[in-house]
Amino acid sequence: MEAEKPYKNFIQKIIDEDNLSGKFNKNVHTRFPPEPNGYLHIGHAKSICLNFGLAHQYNGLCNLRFDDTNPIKEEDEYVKAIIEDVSWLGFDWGDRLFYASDYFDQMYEFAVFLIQSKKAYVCDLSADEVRATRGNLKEAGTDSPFRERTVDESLLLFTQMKNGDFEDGSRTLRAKIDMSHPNLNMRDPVMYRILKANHHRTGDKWCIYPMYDWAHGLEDSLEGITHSICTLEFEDHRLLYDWYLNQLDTYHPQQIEFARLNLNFTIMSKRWLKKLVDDGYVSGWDDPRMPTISGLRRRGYTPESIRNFAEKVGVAKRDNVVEMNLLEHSLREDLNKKANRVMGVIEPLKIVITNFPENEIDYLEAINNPEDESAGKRRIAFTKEIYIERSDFMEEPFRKYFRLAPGREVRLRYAFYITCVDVIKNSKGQIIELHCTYDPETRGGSSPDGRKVKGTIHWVSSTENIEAEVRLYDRLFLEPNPSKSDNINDTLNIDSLVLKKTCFIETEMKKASVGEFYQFERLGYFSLDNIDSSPEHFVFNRSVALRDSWKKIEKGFQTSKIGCG
RNA sequence: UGGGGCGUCGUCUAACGGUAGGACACCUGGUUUUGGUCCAGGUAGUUGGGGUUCGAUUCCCUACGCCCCAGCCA
Repeated sequence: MEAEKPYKNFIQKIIDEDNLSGKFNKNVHTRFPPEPNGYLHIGHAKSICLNFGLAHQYNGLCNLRFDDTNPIKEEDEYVKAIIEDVSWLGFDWGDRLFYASDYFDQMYEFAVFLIQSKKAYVCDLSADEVRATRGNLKEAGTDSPFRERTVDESLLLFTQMKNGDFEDGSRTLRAKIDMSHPNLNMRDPVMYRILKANHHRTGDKWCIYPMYDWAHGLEDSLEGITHSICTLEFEDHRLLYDWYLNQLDTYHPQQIEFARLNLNFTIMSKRWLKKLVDDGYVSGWDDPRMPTISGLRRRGYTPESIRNFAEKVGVAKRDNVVEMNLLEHSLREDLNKKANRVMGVIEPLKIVITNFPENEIDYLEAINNPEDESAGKRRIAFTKEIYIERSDFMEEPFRKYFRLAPGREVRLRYAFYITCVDVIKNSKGQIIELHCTYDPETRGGSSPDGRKVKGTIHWVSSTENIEAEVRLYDRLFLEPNPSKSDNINDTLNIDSLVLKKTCFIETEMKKASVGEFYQFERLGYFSLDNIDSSPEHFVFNRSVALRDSWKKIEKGFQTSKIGCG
C-alpha cells in the first residue's frame, strides 16, 4: 500500500520478538474494536491503520469487532457508519465482522465458572456503596459484606439477575480479587451489571450486560487475537485483562498499549464531538469541519491521504499533539498528483476588456494537470467580460504585490496579458469593475517580444461559466488545545465556515461529480459536497488551501490594507 | 502524595553503548504561465544532577516535569 518506513515502531519490534520466540506460532491476528456509540474520527483512523496495517505487514488477519456491551449508549446508526468508514479507508475484514454480543452466552458460562471457582460473587451493594467501599488512591477499600456468600447462593442470584428478577443497579457480579490492591481496577471489579435495556442486536434477551474488562479479553481470546492493541489509558487494565484470562486458563492474547492521536485546534473526544452535533454547532457528525472520518470524507480528504498521515505520525507511547499542518500536507501531497486543475473565481470582480470584440468567444487551451501529462488538455472560453478575484487587484499595491493595479499589466492564465486602464467605482467609492485592454499578440500567455509580466492570475468568462456555491473552512477551535481550556465553548471558532454564495467556475466543471477532486488554480483543492450539492446547484467544499507564501509576505505589509479581499 | 506510564529540534518520530537522523513547520536560493509543484541548501533537539564506561539519547542512581486510574462507561 504505502511506502514502508525504514524503521520499526515498538509494536513491530514486539511482534518480531514474538515471532522469534514462537510465542504465537508466528501468527499475527489483530482487531479493531470500536464501540458503536459515535462516529469514528481521525484518531480511530490511526488505530485502524495500525491494526489492519500490522496484519497486512505480517501476513496476518485483522477483525472488525463491535464492542457493544453497553446498550444504553449504542445504536445501529453508528454500526453502519463505522462499517462504511473503515471500508472507505480501504480495509477489508473479510468474513470476520464480529460483535461482542455474539459472545454473551459464552461470557455468561465463563462467569458461572468463575463463581464456581470462588473467584466471583454476587454483590448486593448499590453503586454508591461500592464507591464508598472501594477506598481511594491512598486508602485500601473494604470487603463487601456479600463477598463470602456461598457459591450456590451466588449462582442462584446470578441466574435471577439474568432472568430479570431484580431492578437495574440493585446487584452486580463482582470478581473476588483484592480490595486493598494498589491498582484500583483489581478491587473486586464489577463483571456484570443489571440493565434492562434494549440492545441493538440482542433486543430484550439480556437483563445483564458484561463490563468492558470482563468482556474484552474474552472477545480477544475467543477470536484468537494475538496482539490486542489499545490506547494508553488501558495500561492499568492489563493486569485485570490478564487476571481474568488466567483464572479461566484459556487462550491468552497480549495486550499492547500505544498513545492515541491528538490533533491541535480540534478535539478527539466522542463525548465532545457528540455535543457539537447535538448543540448544533456543526451540521452533523459529517460536517466538513469535524475530525470524523465522515467529515473528512465530505471535506474532500482521500483515503490515501489519511493512511499516509497515519504512517507519518508514527506509533509510540508518548503523549502527543500532532500539528494540523501534517494532515493538510498529506492531503495536498496526494491531490497534487491526482487533481485536475480548473479555474474558479470565489470573490468576483468584473473586468471589461475594452478592445476585445463584442459577442466573440476565443477558445483557449489549458493543461489539466501539470503533474500528470495523461490528464490531457481542455478548452476555456475567453470573452469581452470576465471575472477575476477581487484580491487580485489593488488600487494602491504593496511593494511586492505583483498582480493587477492601475496601469499595470498581468497575465491571465492560459489567455492574454491585460493592462488595467480604468477603475470604475460606485457612489460609495467601492470598486465595481475594471476596464482593461488586452494584447492580442499574447494569446496563450506569452508575448512575441519576450517581455515579462510578474503576475499570473486566474479568471472566468462572465458569460461562459457555471455558477456555484463555495464553502471555505477553517479550524473549529481557536485554541491549539481546546480540550485543555476551561470552557471549550469559548474557544469555538465562529468563523470556521465561510460561505461564498456566488462563484463562477469554468464550464468544464459541468461534468463534475461527487467523489472527484479538483484544484481551483491558486485557491486550493475542492470537491463537491456529498450532501448539499446537486446538478442544479453545485456546492463545492474547499478541502484544503494551497500553500501560500504570499500570505506571509502580505502580513508584513498589513499596516496599509486597501481594497484587498 | 498509592498504582501504572512517559520525557529527543517548534511538532511528530528514529538512533546493537560508537558521527543524534527523517518528516512536517520555519528560513535562504533556483526553476516556474498557479506567490502551487519541483530542486538545492539552512536554522533547530537528547528535562536537570550524579555514576559506570575509552565513549551514554541508550545502562544505573537521583531530582524534576507531564499523562492515566477512585463508572454498575469503553
